[in-house]
Order: sequence, then C-alpha cells, then structure tokens
Amino acid sequence: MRKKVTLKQIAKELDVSISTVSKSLRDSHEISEDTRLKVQAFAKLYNYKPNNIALSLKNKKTKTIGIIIPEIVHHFFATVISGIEQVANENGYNVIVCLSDESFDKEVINLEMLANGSTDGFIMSLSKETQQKKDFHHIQEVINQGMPVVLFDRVTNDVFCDKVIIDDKQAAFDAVQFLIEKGFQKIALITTVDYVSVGKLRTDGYKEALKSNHMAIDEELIIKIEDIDNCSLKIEKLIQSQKCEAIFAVNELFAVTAIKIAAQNNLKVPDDISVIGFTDGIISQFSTPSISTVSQNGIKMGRKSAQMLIDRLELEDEENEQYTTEIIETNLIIRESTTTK
Amino acid sequence: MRKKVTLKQIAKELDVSISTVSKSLRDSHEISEDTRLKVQAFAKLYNYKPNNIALSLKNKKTKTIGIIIPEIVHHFFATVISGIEQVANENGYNVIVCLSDESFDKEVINLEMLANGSTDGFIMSLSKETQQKKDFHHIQEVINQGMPVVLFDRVTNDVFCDKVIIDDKQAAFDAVQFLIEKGFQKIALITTVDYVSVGKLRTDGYKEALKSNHMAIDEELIIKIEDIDNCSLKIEKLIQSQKCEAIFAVNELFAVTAIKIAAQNNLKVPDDISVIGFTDGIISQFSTPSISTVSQNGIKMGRKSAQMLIDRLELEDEENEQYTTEIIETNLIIRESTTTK
DNA sequence: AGAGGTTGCGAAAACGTTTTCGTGTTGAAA
DNA sequence: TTTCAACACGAAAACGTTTTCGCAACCTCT
Repeated sequence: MRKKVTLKQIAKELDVSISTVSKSLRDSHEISEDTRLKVQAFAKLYNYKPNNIALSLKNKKTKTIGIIIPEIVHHFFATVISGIEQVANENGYNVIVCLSDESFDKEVINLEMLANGSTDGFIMSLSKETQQKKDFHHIQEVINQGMPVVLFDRVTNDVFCDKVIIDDKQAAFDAVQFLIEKGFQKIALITTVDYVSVGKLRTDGYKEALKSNHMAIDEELIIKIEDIDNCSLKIEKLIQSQKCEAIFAVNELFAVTAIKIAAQNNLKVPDDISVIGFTDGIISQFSTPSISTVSQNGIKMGRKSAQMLIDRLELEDEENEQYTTEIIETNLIIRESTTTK
Repeated sequence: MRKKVTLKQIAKELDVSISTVSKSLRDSHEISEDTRLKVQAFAKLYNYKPNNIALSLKNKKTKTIGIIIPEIVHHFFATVISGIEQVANENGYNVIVCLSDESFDKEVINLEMLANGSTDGFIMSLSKETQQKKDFHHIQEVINQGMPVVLFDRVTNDVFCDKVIIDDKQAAFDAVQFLIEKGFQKIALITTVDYVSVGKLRTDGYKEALKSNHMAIDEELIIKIEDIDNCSLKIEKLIQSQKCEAIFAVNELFAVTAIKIAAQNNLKVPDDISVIGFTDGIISQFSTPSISTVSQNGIKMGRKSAQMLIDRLELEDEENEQYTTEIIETNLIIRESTTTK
C-alpha cells in the first residue's frame, strides 16, 4: 500500500526545504532550473498531487457546491443535478448532494453541516415542510455568514438571494389556453395543496386562463391532492362525474394516474378526455398514450443555477447585493394525450 | 455579515488560550467549571461550530463518501444514491457525487480528483467505456493508496474489492422460465451489446433458461441494441416478423419501446405479445399496460454498498483483505404486460 | 576592494483544529 | 515550614499547503 506522498516527504528525500519543493512544482522563478527539474521529476515519479483538504483550509475555498433537494428519485430533480454537475465540472467544482426528504429538520441539519466549511455555497429547492412552516431562518443565517445561496424551482420571496424558476403561472396559463383554443369548455385541474408554491402558481395560471376567456371556475373540477399514494379516489370521482372534457395536471404523476383511471372507466385518452401534464419526464415520454406536457428543462435550470452561484463565488469581494431571479422558459410539448374537441 | 467564529477569536475575546477554549467545548476535566461554562456560553452565543475542513485535515478523515456513476438521470442509479445517502446520513457521512457520463476519461479524472483527500472511500458503478476498455488501473491505484472502494451493479472481476450486485443471470433465467411456464415457445430477447457486463449476464440467463427447457436458441429472436436512440428499426423488424410470442427485455426502455412499436403494428400487449422488462422503474409502473419486470431494489443496493464501505472505513487499521461480494435478491413483479398463452 | 544587485534557497506564518506536555499556583499532608 | 499532589491553564506540534520575508552567496560595476 503506497500512501499518497506529501511535500514534506519529497523535501526530506531530496534534502531541500518544503518551500523549495512547493515553489518548484509551481514553476517559481525563484528556483534554479536544476533544482526545479529534479523536484518535478521526483514528484512525477511518486505521482504527487496536492492534498485538496490542505488547499481548502489554506485558501478558504473548497471548490465544492452543496446541493440540498427534497428527493433524488425524481426525474426533474435528477436532471437539475445533472445540469449543475455539468457547469460545476467545467469550472473545477465538485458537488455534494444532501436530501431533505421533504423534511424541514433534515434540511436544516444538512445545511448547517455543510455550512461549516464543507462547501463554498448552496443550490437548493425547498422541502414541502419548509414551505409549509415558512421558516427560512436557516437559509438566511447561511447567507449572513457570507455564503451565496441559489434557490431553484421551489423558492420563497421571504429570503433575498439569487433564484432560478420557471414562470409556473404563465406556463399553466398557456397549457390551459391551448386546451381552450382546441374547443374544450369543461377543463378540470388536478393540483397539489396550496402550500406547495409551484402547485399554487400553476393553479393560479389555470384560473387566470379560464377568467381571461370568460369561463366560469367550477370548484368541482378542481381537485387538490395532498398525498400521491391515495389520490385515486378523488380522481376517480372526477372522471366518473363525466363532467370534464379535458384535464390539466400539475405534474406527470397526476396526469398518468388520471389517464390510467380513465382507462379503467372505459374512457379513452385522448378520444374521450384530453390530458396535459407538467414536467417532461420519463413518464410523459414513454407512457401510452404519450402525454402532452409543459417542459421544464431541468438541465437548463441546473446549469443556470450553477452558473449564477459560481459567478457570485468568483466575483468574491465585490459584495454585489443585487440579486436576480432568472426565469427559464418552458414550452408546451404536444403529444398523443391531447386532441381537438 | 457575521462570518463564522473560530476558536482563536473566542480565545482572544475571553482572554484565554485556544487550547482552553477547545478543551472547554469538549468538556475536558482539565478545565475549571467556571471557565468551561463561560466559554460554552460564549460559544453558544456566537453559534460556534468547528470547521469541518480543519477537522478533516487534522483527523485525516473527511467523513465523506465519493460516488461515481455513469449518469444520474436514470431511475435505478437515482435509487441507489438514495440508499447510499440514507446510510451515509445515519452514520454522519456526506456524499459527493460525480458523473462519468459513460466516459472512461471522466471516470478517471473524477476518481483522481476526489482521491486527493476529498473523500474517505468510493462507491462506484463502471462506465460503459471503462467496461469496454477493461482498463481499471485508476481504481486499483486508489485501492493501493488505502482507500476502500465498493463497486455495484456494473462491476468487474479484474479488481479486488467489495462488490454489491444482483444475480443478473439468475434473474434473467427466472423471468424467461416464467414465460416458458406460461406456455410461450417463441421468446425473443432484446439486449445490449456484450461488453455491458449486466447485459451479457442477462443474455446468458436467457439462453440458459431456453437450454434447460430443451428449447432451441434462435439467433433471429435475439437483438442487440448499441444505441437507444435508434433502436426502433431493429425492434420493429423483430415484431413485424410475427415470429415471437413473448419478449424479454434487459431494461425498461427496451421493454416500453417494444410495447410501443407493437401497438403501432396493431399488436396488443399482452394479448398478442407478452413482455417482461428489467428494473422496476417509473416506466414499468406507470406505462399502460404496466410492465412486468425484474425488480432490482436500488435502495437496498445503495444501502448495502454504503454499509460495506463504512464498515471498512471504521474498521480502520484491521486491514481485512477479505473482500466480499454481496448479492441483492431480485424478484419478478408481474403486472399487465404478461398473460398466459 | 567596496557598493549594490541578483540569484537561490530556507524559516516561518497562516488556515482551524486537537492533543500532548510542561508549568505555575494552590491546598493539604508531614 | 517544607514536600507533593492536584488543579487549571498555556505553549507548541501536528495535519499539508502557499507565500512572504530574510539572508547568504555570488556577480558586476566603479
């Protein structure tokens, strides 16, 4: 077992000082070519690589980005991580990932743990519980300590920092508008409970679209799901009511579940009911029928978040207090689950 | 902006030495109760938390696990990470995630980068390119330096370390055996090219099952996909040949694609063709029809990998050269895509 | 030969901890 | 009053770097 070699060991072996070794390896002009080449050769032979931890301590920079998200077994979050990782990699950063499991406490613990020197900054999406409690002191604390934070997707207005979001309301508006233009009148909404920020916004967009077309909002056509595991009943009731011609669902799970339940009730998608979902994930692409959806472009969101964070990290001292909120464009992908009335 | 406070600052503020502060906070009996309480109160007030980097440098332990996988936008890998994160968290470890993008070079670079002090050990799954080149010197190098490595799923016999796998061959055998028992004779296989270790093993299992039932292996019923993006033609040819009654696919993408193409050719699943996939991901669960599949249990795989790595890390000096290969059981989940002939 | 400049290198500080060891002050026992 | 232990604390080393500064030795002019 050949442990990693250090400057000290090289210095001892070559009978020079640590400083000389360090300078030689960094091609300092202070060192004679003789010594420099000798040291470099020796270092190469023993495959010397500087110790990251020591560098981090010295430079007070870890070149590491902390990511805190609710879950990772989730197509959208996975794509965002992927985007972050791309940009991080391009800029010599590593990413350390923590999961909050939608729990406020875990979010706090993870954040505090990483804030003690492990990372230079954070990219995060709020847990449901955090959004519900509206308690963001942990994030504010980290920012006060001088660590930049970028929030994406599930954000809040209560903390000042850079943010990357999509225009959830507009995107929902567009989807519903599309259905309306296709001739549908009775358009149902399957959404989340209101404290989930994106769910609320998408609900708003749905209502706005109806309003701007002078259509009434029928509360019976709006169902709010708290827990995905037992949402079937509510959805079944909606579908059996035969009152809806089209459905807008705020995520793909709701969309595909609706389609499934429709099939069980002998209603065909899109012939009997048109469906549009949200998030262009695996499900939307591969289910039969494939599902029309609002594409979120997680990669782009991740890339943008990482870029904003790194920019702020490298800006350093500038102390630019001008925070920006970047909006990633969405687009409607029309597939098999929608048709014209 | 209130930067994090250090021992030194507390010491100065309280006019004692750094050692006294450190000892007080660690409840050393060397310190009088007076001083101890005073220091602790002050530390609490200023929310002192030890700097992780400094601790890592001192202890030569980072309490961080490096994960290197081919991609993250992939249900199975995401579940494995989730499992790893659970156990890591329970044991006070963090995880740092790097993606190889199926590239040998990126795998090497990431490994070397993290090996320079950033992590205590690694959990990885080999990139396709690495498996193709059969070059594992980078992994061996890391092991030689005394850092434990756990390989999962895509492993190799060429490097000695702990491994966590499923019995791919047996699982494939079981799936095909199931189809045979249901009365199918002409069973097709959609698999990967041979250098993908798991693809090869699953292919072997398929063949073995046929053999053990004294059925001929028809090479026309075996199609090997190199690139998922243009696999449709091959699959379409298979289906149009009308020669197969059932299909065993080595991953869910192949399975769902086959079902889709069958539908396009007016063949119904499962009425005309039965299909079994591999990996119990989102697609299998939510597509219509839902897909029978071999469940891999990524969570369990991740948990086991993490446990093995941490055990070895905490064992420390023991230098136990006895490496083990853990096999995670799979099970066949029967859904709508299969029926009896 | 002395002044001044260049060259080549080492000592030491710094980053933030923990821990070992040394030391001065106290109190009690002899 | 002397001796010795217990007590309470500080100095310093160590982890592995980088960098500033100081200092010899040599060289080049007058």
